[in-house]
Amino acid sequence: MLDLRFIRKNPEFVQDALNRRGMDLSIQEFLQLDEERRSVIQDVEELRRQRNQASEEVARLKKNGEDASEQIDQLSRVSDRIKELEAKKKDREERLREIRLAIPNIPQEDVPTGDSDEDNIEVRRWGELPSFGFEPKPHWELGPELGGLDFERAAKITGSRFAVYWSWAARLERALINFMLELQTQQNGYTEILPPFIVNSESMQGTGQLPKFEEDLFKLEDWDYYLIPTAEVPLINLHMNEVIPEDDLPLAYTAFTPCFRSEAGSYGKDTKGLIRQHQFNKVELVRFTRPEDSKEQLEILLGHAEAVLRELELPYRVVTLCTGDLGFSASKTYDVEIWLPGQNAFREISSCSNCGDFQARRAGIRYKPRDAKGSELLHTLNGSGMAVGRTLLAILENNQQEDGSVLIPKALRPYMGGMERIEPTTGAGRA
RNA sequence: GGAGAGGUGGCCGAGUUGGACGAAGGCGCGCGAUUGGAAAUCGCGUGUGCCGGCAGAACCGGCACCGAGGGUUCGAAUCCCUCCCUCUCCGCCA
Repeated sequence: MLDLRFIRKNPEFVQDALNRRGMDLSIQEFLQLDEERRSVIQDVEELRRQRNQASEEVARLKKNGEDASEQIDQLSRVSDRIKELEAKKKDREERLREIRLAIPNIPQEDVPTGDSDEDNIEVRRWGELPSFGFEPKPHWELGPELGGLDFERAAKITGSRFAVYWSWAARLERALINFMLELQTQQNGYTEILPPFIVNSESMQGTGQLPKFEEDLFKLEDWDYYLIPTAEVPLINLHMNEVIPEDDLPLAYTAFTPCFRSEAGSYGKDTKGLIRQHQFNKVELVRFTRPEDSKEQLEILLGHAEAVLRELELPYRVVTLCTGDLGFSASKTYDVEIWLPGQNAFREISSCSNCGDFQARRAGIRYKPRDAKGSELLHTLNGSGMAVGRTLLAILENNQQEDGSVLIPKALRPYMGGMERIEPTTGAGRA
């Protein structure tokens, strides 16, 4: 959510930012409603001032046992008028709020203008792309062949876009989760959180999923509850309507959670394998910072995300999202893209965003500057560190051997009971 | 799920026969006085949002806010309704 006064004073700037994002939303209506709202407020408050004054008069008359029926009669009419104007004011405010909740964040100046992911800018690459003396397989072949990933039975017990993990795969997923959490908590200073996986609509609005993206969410029937699409939602809303002392900043939280997404509108995309699931695991990173620190903090956050892939020795690249590819709440986003030999392409595995004060304003998250009175909105950042399923699939594809086995990254072996390699026999025992 | 109690300012806590300003009092916090310094004591101050004055800040004026929303009334923290949350007891349950 943007600052009301900011929009009012910089309408061209806001309109331009919306256009850069490729939105055809016009803020004309917004400005009109804002004007009307302020005009009504002035009228209503003037009437209220009169009423307050006259009410005191009535009170005094009654106290002295005098007759006040004339004044009461008059006041009755004033009150009716106030009610009318209140209704108008409420209407304008609601419409204004609706619009404001639907306006995305303003991209930072250094975000490249563009229409789609093709206009994203590559920042850097890390690691060497593996070369194979054979045709590398995609994970949706490797996984089932090694007896670890089972998409058919998942489709039976639930439906499409779900997976059953057997034996080594289940253990590998769990190992990755532990590895990531240990890295972020022990080396990068994050506090581990285990939040609810179900949140209410207020939280969803706080981080920006609602009201615009309801169709992407799973909602519990007859409840104002939703399955979280990312741990960012519960983590950011931990501090909803709170004021945090400056000395406590930056706050850094990490959490492992499953994530649930309806993937509405992505029919036919990534139908094979683990890439796009309705339920997937993710270790999330979130930071609350002072406004003046958030740009630097985004680089730090990105570094923490990258550390995961470096430790696992998986090749990746970092791209800056262009305005057209930027998420609703973000002012700037880096995507980390992992190399997938099975698809001969880089695919997103982490997204690290600076949301500025956009979420803080929606969720009412402020900080108290050390040497100032009052409080100010702080800045929020979030990033994946990492999407676990995609990391697992990247290991399968990058570390596959000609004999059909897969090498387990060294950093992960302690979490796998010392296991060094996944072989077809590793998963033996299941049908 | 059943029965009961309660939600007031940073905190504690008055107010519950509707009418005296954000609302007694205490604590905390800030400034000042006192002191060689400190404690104690005394004095003053101490919320947020919105609208207007202003380019903006400070400041000034106004309006709103006593869990949320609605209602009754000339007027509600105080009365009525709905919802949310907390606590206690019972039941059920991993």
